[in-house]
Amino acid sequence: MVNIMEEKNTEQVILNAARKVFIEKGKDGAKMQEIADTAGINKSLLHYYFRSKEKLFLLVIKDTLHNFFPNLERIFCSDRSLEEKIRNCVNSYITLLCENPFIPPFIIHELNRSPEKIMELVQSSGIRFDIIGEALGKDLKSNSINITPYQLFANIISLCVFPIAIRPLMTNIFFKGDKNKFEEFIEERKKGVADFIINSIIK
Amino acid sequence: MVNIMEEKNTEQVILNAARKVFIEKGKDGAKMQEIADTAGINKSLLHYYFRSKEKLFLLVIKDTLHNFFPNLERIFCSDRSLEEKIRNCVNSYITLLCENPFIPPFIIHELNRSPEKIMELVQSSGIRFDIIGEALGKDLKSNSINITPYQLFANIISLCVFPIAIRPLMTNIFFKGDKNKFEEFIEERKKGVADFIINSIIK
DNA sequence: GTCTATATTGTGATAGAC
DNA sequence: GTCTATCACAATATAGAC
Repeated sequence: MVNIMEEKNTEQVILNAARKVFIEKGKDGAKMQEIADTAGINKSLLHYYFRSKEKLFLLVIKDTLHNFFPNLERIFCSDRSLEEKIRNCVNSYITLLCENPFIPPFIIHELNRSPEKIMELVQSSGIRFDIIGEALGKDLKSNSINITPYQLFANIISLCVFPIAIRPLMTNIFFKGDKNKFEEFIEERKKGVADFIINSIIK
Repeated sequence: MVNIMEEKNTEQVILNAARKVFIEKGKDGAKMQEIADTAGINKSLLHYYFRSKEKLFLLVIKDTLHNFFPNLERIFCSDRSLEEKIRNCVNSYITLLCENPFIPPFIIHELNRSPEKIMELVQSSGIRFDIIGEALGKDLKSNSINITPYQLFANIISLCVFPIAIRPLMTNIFFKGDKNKFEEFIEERKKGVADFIINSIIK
């Protein structure tokens, strides 16, 4: 009598609750009790389904990493112009981050807390950063732009991610806590950051 | 018989140990036992001197925030040219961060974990971000540069801080774990980021 | 001031009834 | 599969000897 389309299956409910709690509080700050409460079930069911906190955390962060380094490779290895690639990347990345503003601080924290473990998971996600670097390098050469692909890539990602990572600070010091103003500010950046980068490298 | 120049006074030894452990592991990940071990003293001495983990943490993060938003106000409110201000800021900020690479992820994490608490401490540190914004705004107007001071300030800080905040990721994906290569990369940025910004806003 | 011992509560995990 | 009850141990904090 199991419905394959069943959306409320316990396993998925737990995973969603775990994702929410882990991402907001970090691995150390997250408590199994709170995950159970969020999922609306009993604490021991967590262990029934996922055995341990560690295993549950691994599933959550693996899934997060897979969704977080999205189509970067696809974008930068396409046959569009460098300017189009940059505009496309900035716009889609900032949009993705707006919908998941807790993910950058979460990844940054866990990455620095357990670099080896996280980097292993990043590797296993199959993203080929070296290929992105190569593609960018060709674009820069053929446009006679004098910056290394690493520096440019770091700049693009920094400009997209960092303001979201320090969202509470920006919201407070720039906009006195007005969240709408902050959202406008980020909305502006979807075009503004791309302009900023293009202006800099294309004289 | 108390020597006022005494450097090994227990209170300071504990604070240094606490700073190290809190910054590396975060508030939730830090354990009083580890702080005691790092300080080379007994666990109960922590409570004798600082009463609770919470109080110890507050001292550490307050001190960190005070050192971390350094001379930003001084730099941007000086009477130098906009270009000089930017070069000065980028260079001194990246240098400071290189010496304390764990601080950005630490602040980012705690800021998102307890935004109200951290923002209260930021306020109490007396940094006047609005004054920086005003000064930047004047510079931009008098140079006819078409970007808001908020966007520019966000860009400057993002480019300086973010690569340090994801240091393990950058070290691995760009330089296959070679830390010296990463340090060269950051060293390059002290000039490169300033060039990148200047190029973008000064046609 | 510094230590040992201990209290107290929190937290991950298991056993067993239903 | 889901629950209640419980264990085992970790972690913050205190009491009291020296």
